[in-house]
Amino acid sequence: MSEERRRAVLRAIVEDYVSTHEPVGSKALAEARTLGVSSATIRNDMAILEEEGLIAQPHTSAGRIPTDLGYRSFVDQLAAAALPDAHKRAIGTFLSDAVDLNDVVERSVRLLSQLTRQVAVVQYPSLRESAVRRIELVRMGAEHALIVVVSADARVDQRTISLGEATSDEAFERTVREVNATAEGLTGARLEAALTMWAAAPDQVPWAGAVADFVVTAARGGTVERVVFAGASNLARAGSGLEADTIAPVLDALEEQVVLLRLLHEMAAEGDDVTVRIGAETHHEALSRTSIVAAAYGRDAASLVGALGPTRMDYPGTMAAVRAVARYLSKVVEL
Amino acid sequence: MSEERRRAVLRAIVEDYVSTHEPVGSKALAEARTLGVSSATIRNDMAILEEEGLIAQPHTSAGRIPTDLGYRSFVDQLAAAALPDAHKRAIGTFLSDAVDLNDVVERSVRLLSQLTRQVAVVQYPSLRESAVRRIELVRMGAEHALIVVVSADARVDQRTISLGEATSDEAFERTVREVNATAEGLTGARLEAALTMWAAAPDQVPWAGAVADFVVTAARGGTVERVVFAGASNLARAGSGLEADTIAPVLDALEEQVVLLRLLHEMAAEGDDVTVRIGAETHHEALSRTSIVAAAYGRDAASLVGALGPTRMDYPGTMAAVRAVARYLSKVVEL
DNA sequence: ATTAGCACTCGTCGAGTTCGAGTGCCAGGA
DNA sequence: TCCTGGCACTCGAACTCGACGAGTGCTAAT
Repeated sequence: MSEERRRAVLRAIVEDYVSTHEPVGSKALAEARTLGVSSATIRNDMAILEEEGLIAQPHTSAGRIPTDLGYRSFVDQLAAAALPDAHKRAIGTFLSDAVDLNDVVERSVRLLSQLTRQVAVVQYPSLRESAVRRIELVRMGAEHALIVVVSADARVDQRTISLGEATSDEAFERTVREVNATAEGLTGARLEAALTMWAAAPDQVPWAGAVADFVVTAARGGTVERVVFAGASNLARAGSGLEADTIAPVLDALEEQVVLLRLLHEMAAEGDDVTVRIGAETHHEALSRTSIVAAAYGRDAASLVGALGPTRMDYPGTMAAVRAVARYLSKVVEL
Repeated sequence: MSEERRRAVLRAIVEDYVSTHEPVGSKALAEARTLGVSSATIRNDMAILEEEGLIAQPHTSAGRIPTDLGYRSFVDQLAAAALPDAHKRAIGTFLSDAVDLNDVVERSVRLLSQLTRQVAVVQYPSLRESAVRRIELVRMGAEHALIVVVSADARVDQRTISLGEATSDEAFERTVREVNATAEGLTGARLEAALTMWAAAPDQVPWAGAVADFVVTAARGGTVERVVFAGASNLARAGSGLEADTIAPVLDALEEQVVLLRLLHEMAAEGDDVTVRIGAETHHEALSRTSIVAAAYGRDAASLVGALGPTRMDYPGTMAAVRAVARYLSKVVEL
């Protein structure tokens, strides 16, 4: 009883099923001649694999398909696959003319969705503390102002604040000068202390506190986490293997951000090169028919790129593409 | 032969079909008692409507469904419907705590997709020329820099430029001071002239031209046009009436931006309060099974909000929601 | 101009049937 | 002990068939 061969049978089943999308029977496998044993032997192995919960049959007289556990076992045994040269070149060229951070993320997610033919997701790089370089305030109407914070690490955060009451132009200009003088070049606790003191000064404008707050959070690493995705059509494309009513919840989850972010965080915590969640392992009803392949990138590997598709997907290829894009992204983001 | 009644028949067919998603027959219509005539009469009217190309039957022994032309005729006769109070309140509250332009757009598109249960699209407000308020340059690594332009109308544009060759810190700082002194407060042709002269000065850094170019385009009204969408899952949800293989191309079109932008521009040109494109009227294969309802908003009504769904959609309701959101958006954006 | 009536069409639904892929198990062979 | 060929069996897919009925167009009567 060759444990070895049984793994091979599982691998063959997964590969066959992924490419044909049809339950695979013992006969077909035997005729493929890659295993060198008869269909009867394969049947015996299949029976054991089924007992182990790695494969299942949709109905009695059909072939077998891998279960989530089967995919898991398959993936765990996988050696890192090489990325086709054409894809390597594509990655190399795609970002040569990216124009800012948005652009990099946008291009990455598009590229990855094309390489994998899945839905690609890219989490915006979560940035570290950084010194304040310049604060700009722009009046909008009588009661609002836009505050723009440019950080030393080339990030730009902005938000509107309400002025509360009329502020004279002179007071406004003075505030801008003062807050810049106070905050420029500072980081973290020292920045916070300086700004708090400044905002508490006796003859200060009433909205100084709001300004100080925002500057501090901006310097602390930006506002909110975001995930962008592309290639949603790959979910719906013929042969994705997802039924129409399965894909609506997936789209919802993608748009909802929260769900996806939590999942990505969990995956980041595992710390492997490339992590894979298969079907129910996502712990989300909506995603229970899909798998997600993700890799960390950036400073401290704090952000994630990933590809999401039906559990029946080309794991080796997807993993290679995700890994490669993550590497290139790291290069770009870290400079 | 009452032309009047025939219109009523068409209206009844559209309304019935929209709510039931099933071909509607003469008998059902007669029994609804809103027309006050017998099924035979309705049959005669139907025959004429069919000749006119407004309705069709999927197969001989089935009821009728409206054609694109039928919907068009229906929509053209439509009086502006009122928006449910609950929806009005939703719109009123949703934007009270929007935090910047991104946030406004994001919230709008989410809201509209919920109100209409369709895919909502919002084009970023295309902004007008505006004076330069402040230019910030931030070094990134040895060879790149980020340039940030804050405009007087509270817009922030940014992009990385390549420095080409090593630039000393002093030269860098000097450049920042100079370009700010040159550009601040200027607009349009004068801005361009001043910057061109500045960039052409004898001992200028080699990348001054790139900076000047970007500042000019930023002041001219921003960089690229963008459309965001939300509610893609509504396309896939059961009962959307779109087959699985119809929705993939639609998703592609949504992500591709270009197609959508061109369509929205065309619609903006028509200048009505709310414009509707039905099925093939979109002139795009991918969208030939969908309709789009759009309204302009913002200064000069230069940008568009819209909702996109199956041709068989609730036109009156969708039009009311789109109109309302466009109005509120105008208020917010114009302040 | 409208209506009631009637003959006709044709798609849907369920039952019954065949077909074959795929299985499990057993007995014989290396 | 492990593999293989063979065989009986299961069960879903695909097809046929007929009844049913929703819906139509036409005609004659009002």
